[in-house]
Amino acid sequence: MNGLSIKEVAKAANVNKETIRYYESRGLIPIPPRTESGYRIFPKETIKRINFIKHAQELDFTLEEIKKLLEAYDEEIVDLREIKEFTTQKIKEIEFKIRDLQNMKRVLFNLAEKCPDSKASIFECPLIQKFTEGGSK
Amino acid sequence: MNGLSIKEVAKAANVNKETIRYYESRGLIPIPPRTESGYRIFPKETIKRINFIKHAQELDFTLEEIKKLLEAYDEEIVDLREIKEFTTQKIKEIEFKIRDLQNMKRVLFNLAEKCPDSKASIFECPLIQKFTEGGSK
DNA sequence: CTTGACTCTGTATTCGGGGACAGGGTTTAT
DNA sequence: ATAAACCCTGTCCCCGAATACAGAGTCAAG
Repeated sequence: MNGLSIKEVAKAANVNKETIRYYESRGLIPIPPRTESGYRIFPKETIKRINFIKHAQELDFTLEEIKKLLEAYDEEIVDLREIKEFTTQKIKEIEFKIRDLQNMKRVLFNLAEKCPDSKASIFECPLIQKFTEGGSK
Repeated sequence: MNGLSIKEVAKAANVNKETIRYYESRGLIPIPPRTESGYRIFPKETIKRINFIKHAQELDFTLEEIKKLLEAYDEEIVDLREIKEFTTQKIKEIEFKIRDLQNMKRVLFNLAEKCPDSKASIFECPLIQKFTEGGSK
């Protein structure tokens, strides 16, 4: 009644079994109890946890970073200054990335919009050149 | 006088030699001429080209995508509808990503700001829970 | 009691994007 | 003419994040 097989978790969280075992080995999900014969039995929270992981991954958190967040989440008492440090650092990275993406978007947008609509020289789009100026970052 | 060694290019573009050879093998930079003894001689445009690649990489373009952009850049006459398609598609991806990052930033910001400043239960930050709701994406 | 679906462990492979290094040839300075 | 500093090709190794597979054990149905 209580406890899910690895397959049920995999299906519910929309990942495959190997991924779950992999997360276990990386310490991202708690080590689940086993049946007598050695089958893993997962609490249903595991599904939420995997959702969390997948969500954070989409935002370019590495598994290592996600592990940290989850550790904070797990320990009910935690030094929040540490996680605060971590998150504000991550926020900065995100802000950088957003700015870069907005730049890129502008460049692409101009490339798409300003250029003549059919066959023409790409050099009529002076914007592509902006890209080639200066060193990266 | 005209033409740079691989090391000069590497230094100027701030990558290392292997990377340049790798880009050549992937078709990202034109195949350079060689000296009689087989040493590559690069035109100085190669530096700009590598800058372009690095810049685009920071924005999560894959080398394959960058190759496409560069091909458009190389062929002076190109069907711009195709590249327009490509860029508008990419713009959409970027917009998605920006939205996701802004969400993430908000979540992290709240986590960092609203939580008590030192030791406390992380569950006093209800925001971390928002994270675990629903499916990914 | 056998078959099929499921699970286990462990190892290997993939993919992107390079880095490291071996074993050799070349160019430049001394 | 020899050492240092280059360059070449080729192959293997690294990381992150899985995925695949081999070989074995287990469980439920007929």
